[in-house]
Amino acid sequence: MRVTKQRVAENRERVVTEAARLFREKGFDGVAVSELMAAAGLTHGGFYNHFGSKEDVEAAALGHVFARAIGRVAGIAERGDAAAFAAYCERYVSAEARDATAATCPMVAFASDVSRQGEGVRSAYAEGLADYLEAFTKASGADRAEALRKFSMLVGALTLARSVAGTDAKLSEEILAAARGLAAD
Amino acid sequence: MRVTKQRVAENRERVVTEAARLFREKGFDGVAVSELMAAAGLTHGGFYNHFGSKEDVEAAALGHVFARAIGRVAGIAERGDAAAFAAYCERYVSAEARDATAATCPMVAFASDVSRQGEGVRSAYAEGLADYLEAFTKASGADRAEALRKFSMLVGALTLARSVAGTDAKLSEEILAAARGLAAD
DNA sequence: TGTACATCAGTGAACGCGCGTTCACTGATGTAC
DNA sequence: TGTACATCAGTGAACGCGCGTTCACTGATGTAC
Repeated sequence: MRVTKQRVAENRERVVTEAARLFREKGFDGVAVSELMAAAGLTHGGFYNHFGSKEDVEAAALGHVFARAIGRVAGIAERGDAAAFAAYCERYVSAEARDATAATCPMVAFASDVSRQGEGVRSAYAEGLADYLEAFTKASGADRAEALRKFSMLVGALTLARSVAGTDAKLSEEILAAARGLAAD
Repeated sequence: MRVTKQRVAENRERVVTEAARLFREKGFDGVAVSELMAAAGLTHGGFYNHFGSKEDVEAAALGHVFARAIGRVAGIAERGDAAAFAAYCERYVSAEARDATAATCPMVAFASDVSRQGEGVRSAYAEGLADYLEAFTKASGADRAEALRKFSMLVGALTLARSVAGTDAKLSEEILAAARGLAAD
C-alpha cells in the first residue's frame, strides 16, 4: 500500500531517530535492522526503500546525533556564556549522563566501535568530531590545545565511569567526581 | 589424539594470548571462536575443552591484558621513577600507540564494548581497572583525583585520536599532541 | 618395568539461530489525459 | 474536475551466510595392575 510523500519522509526520519537512540544504547552490532524498523513502527522489508545498507543508516544516525550535539555547544559559543559552558561540562560527567546510555554524546557511545566500521560511518564521525571540537573550543574560551585536553578528559572519564558502572559503583562515581573537579574551571 | 598435560596448558595459554591480541584489534564481536583457535594453531572444535563459552575466553583475555598493564605501571610506582612515569604517559598518547591497535591498553580497546558484555567480562574489567588505577595513582606521585583526571585525559585522547585516524590524520595528531603537552607534567 | 585399558585433547562435520538482504506481492497515491 | 493507469512504500516470507555450540570419533597419554 503506497503512502503519502510526506509520510515517507516522516517514516525515514523516525527510523533515523530510533537508530540514533538504539545504536547509542546497544552499539551498531547490537541492533538488528528489523529491530530498527519495528521501533519506528514498520516492518523490516521496507528498510531498503530508505537506505542502501545497514551502514547507510549508521552513518545517517551518526550525522543526526552529531548535529544536535554541535548545535548545543555552538549555541553556548555564540553567546560566549562561560557559566553555561561550565554547566555543560559538569553535566557531561554527571551520574545522569553516565546512566542515560541511549542519549549520550556520540563520541563516547561509539568510542571504540567507529574505527572498526566502514568508510561511510568513519567519515561521518570524523566530520562530526571536527565540527564539534571547533564549537567546543570556542565555547570554552580557552586555547585550542587546552580545550582538546579538557574534552579528552571528559570523554575518558565518562567512558571509564560507564564501563564499571554496573560492577563497581564507587569507582565509577569517583572517576566522575574527579572529572567534575576540573570541569568547572 | 590425546596430548601431553604440559601441551594442554601451553595450548590454552596460546589461545588466551591470541585472544588478547585479536579482541583488542577487532573487538569481542569481531573475532569468531574458530578464528581464535586457528590463530593458536588449533581447530575450533576443541575450544570447549578449555572454556565454557566465548564469554569465558573474553574474560580470560581481559585478565591477561590487565595483568601486563598493571605490572608495568606497578613497577614504575615501586621505583618511584618520575621520569619513567612521564615517559609512560607520553608513549600512551603517541602515534605508535594509536596505530598499534592489537597491543593497546584494554581501557581504550574495549571502551564502549564492556558495558554491553556479560557479567564475567564486566567484573574482570572492573577488577582490572581498579587495580590499574591504584598503580597509576602511585606511579604519578599526584593525589588520587588528579591522577584520575590525567588518566581519563589519556584514555579520551587516545580513543578520539584513533576514531579519526584513518579519516582525518591531522585532527588525530592534533589531539595526541595536545595530550602530550600535559602528559609530561 | 611392562602391559592393558580408560581417559580426554583435538578433529571436523553438523545443528540451530539470528542477521542482512532479496523478492513477489499489495494497494493507496500520484499523474497523465 | 474526473478517470485510468503506473508507481512505489510497505508487507511478510524466504535465502544465504557466519557464528556459537554440540557431537561422534580418533588415537596418544596417563594410569592401574
